[in-house]
Amino acid sequence: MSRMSQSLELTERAQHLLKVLIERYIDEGQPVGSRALAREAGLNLSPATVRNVMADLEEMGLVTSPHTSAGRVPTVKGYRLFIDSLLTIEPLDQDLVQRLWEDLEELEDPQELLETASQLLARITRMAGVVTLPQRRQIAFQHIEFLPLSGGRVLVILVTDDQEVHNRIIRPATPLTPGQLQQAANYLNAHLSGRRLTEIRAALVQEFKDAGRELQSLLEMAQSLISADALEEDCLVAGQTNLMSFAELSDWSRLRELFEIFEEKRNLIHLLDQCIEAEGVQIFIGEESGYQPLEQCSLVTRAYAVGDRVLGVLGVIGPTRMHYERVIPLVDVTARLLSTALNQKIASPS
Amino acid sequence: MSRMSQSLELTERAQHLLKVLIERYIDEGQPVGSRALAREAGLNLSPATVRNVMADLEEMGLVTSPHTSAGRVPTVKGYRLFIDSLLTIEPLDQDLVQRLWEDLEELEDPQELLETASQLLARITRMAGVVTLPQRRQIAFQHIEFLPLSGGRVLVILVTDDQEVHNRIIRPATPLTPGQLQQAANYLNAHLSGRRLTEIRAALVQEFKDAGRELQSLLEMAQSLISADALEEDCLVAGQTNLMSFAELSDWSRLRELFEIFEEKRNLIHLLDQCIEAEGVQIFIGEESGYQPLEQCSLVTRAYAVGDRVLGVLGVIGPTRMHYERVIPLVDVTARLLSTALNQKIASPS
DNA sequence: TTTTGGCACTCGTAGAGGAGGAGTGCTAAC
DNA sequence: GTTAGCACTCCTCCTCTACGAGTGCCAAAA
Repeated sequence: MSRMSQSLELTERAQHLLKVLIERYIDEGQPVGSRALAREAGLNLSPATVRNVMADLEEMGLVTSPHTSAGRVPTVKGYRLFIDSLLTIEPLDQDLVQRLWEDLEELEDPQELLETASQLLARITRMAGVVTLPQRRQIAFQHIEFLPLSGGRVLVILVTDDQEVHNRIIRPATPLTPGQLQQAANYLNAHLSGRRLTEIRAALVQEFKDAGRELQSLLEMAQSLISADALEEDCLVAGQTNLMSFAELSDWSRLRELFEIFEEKRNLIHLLDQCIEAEGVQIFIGEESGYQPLEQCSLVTRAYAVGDRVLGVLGVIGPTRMHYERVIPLVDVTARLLSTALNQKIASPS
Repeated sequence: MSRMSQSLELTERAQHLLKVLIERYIDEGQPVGSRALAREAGLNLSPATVRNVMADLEEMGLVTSPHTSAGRVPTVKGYRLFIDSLLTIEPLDQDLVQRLWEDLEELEDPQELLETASQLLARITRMAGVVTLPQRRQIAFQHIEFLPLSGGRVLVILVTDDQEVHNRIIRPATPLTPGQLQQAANYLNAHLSGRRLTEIRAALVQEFKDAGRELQSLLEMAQSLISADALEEDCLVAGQTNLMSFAELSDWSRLRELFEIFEEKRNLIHLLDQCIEAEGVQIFIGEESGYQPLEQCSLVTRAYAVGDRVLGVLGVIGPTRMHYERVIPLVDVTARLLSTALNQKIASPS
């Protein structure tokens, strides 16, 4: 009985049929029936045989049928198996890689680099591209500047070693003269350069003990740094409208929920942060992400880095029914190219 | 004959009926029939009489019927008349104004101020809120800083008098020492402070003639400023997902087009720029905006300013069928509050 | 033991037909 | 100028049916 195979391993044939079924479903977006699958599989099997295999696959939870008389549709578990062991990755077109590189290389500004990366991902995949901004905790202090404003307020400009400029307006409890500000900036620049923002908070507490009468102003500086550090993480999303083309997302309320996570980015950022530690390409299929609005979507991500410091992740969000064999290498390469580009731009500041 | 009134002016009664019709349509979203209108109008008229008036209104192009046996729906021309002379503006709840002010007042950073303004508009109206960033040409130079990077590149930090920080990485043709950079920055800060960015480009050309040997480095500085100036305008959009709730936008492809103008902001910015010169609240109804994706939408805007300098506009985008009597005063007040808040924060820098 | 053809059955989709209702325009009376 | 009455239009909703795709199961073939 073919039922024997259900318990542990899939036969080679069952695997092949699953693969063909999923490929076909990804292409067509409609449940695959036994007749079509038999024809497509190239194994000279009759639909009846295929039906038996499909029943097995269903019992193993790899496919389901939306209703009695429809074909089969892959489940999350089915996609998982497909991606982990059945997928034949399509090597990326070298022309495309070249073009990607040219688009990224010419940009000097890291911010623009990230924006462009997300846009490229969106444009090429015709889905949504996401890039998280570099995590603050990975980033080191490079330079600080205090600019006096009216009303005793001070504009704090903080340059970090990823060449990003952060700014914040603070209102010190006691007014400070331009001279004092300059002095404080000099001091901080001399002592903190190259240290990570997370270390600095601790370091500043240490300084207080030795600083004596300048404690007052230094306190303000510390505050400003901490608040600059406290800037919550952010991410860039491009091409979200592309997702409106997909029939499986055409459920009105579902789509709305999906778009809301792009607008209220907190959840999205939290999800992407989980991907930052994975090596290589990380994939969340449907409910695996744990977010209900992403039930019908998959997320393909990869971290980007400068040197050995992982800064953030980039990726693609689209329907579970996406062409993984093309998206995975694309995300992979884009993350590498972005890392390389950032390395070139940032590298060792003088 | 009631047909007499068609030629020139609307009778008082016809105006009143038009007003009630549009109010009812805005509330219900469905064509208004003669029976309902007769009941609602409070004029003790029979449906038949109302039908006669409606026929007149239709001939004047103020209403249409989607098909023979439906009620009437306002046209753009009808909305226009309604807004320009029939609308009774609802005074804004003072509590709400107070809360708006509290939300804005506490923010120090102009950027955050603008973001919050658009979010408030979106949240209160349950439509989309938009705010354009201050126009560069309105803005004056305040302070510049050059930070040497590796590879001869230089990070240019430009602080403008709206307390925004712009930064850009440039790569001078000939390498410059930190001393030279400092010198150049000092020079520019001394000479250009307070002048508008648009003037500066011309001023720099003038300086070249006198500068002599420092010409080389000054050239670079000029370039950087111009490119910082060339930063294209931008705008912030909040609550675009709110627009998915409206039945009249539920046409799949229409909604997609609409969302695309939020993503590819150029057209939207261009449209908003047109509103910047109008005094008071400006309204585009449906096709009046000239953008086909906004056919079913209205745009209610008002400029915001610091002192006598108009910096940008803020507004609300929603279905033509919106509660203008509430949206108009809200946009009006929000723009005023934003202006006041910006005035407080920016004012005269020391 | 595996594969296959046959067959009854299920279920979603698409289309036709019909009833009901909302609203209109017109006409004639008030 | 206003109103009641009436015939007419057209949209919406419902039901019913036919159809087709696909299934599961069984018994026969390989």
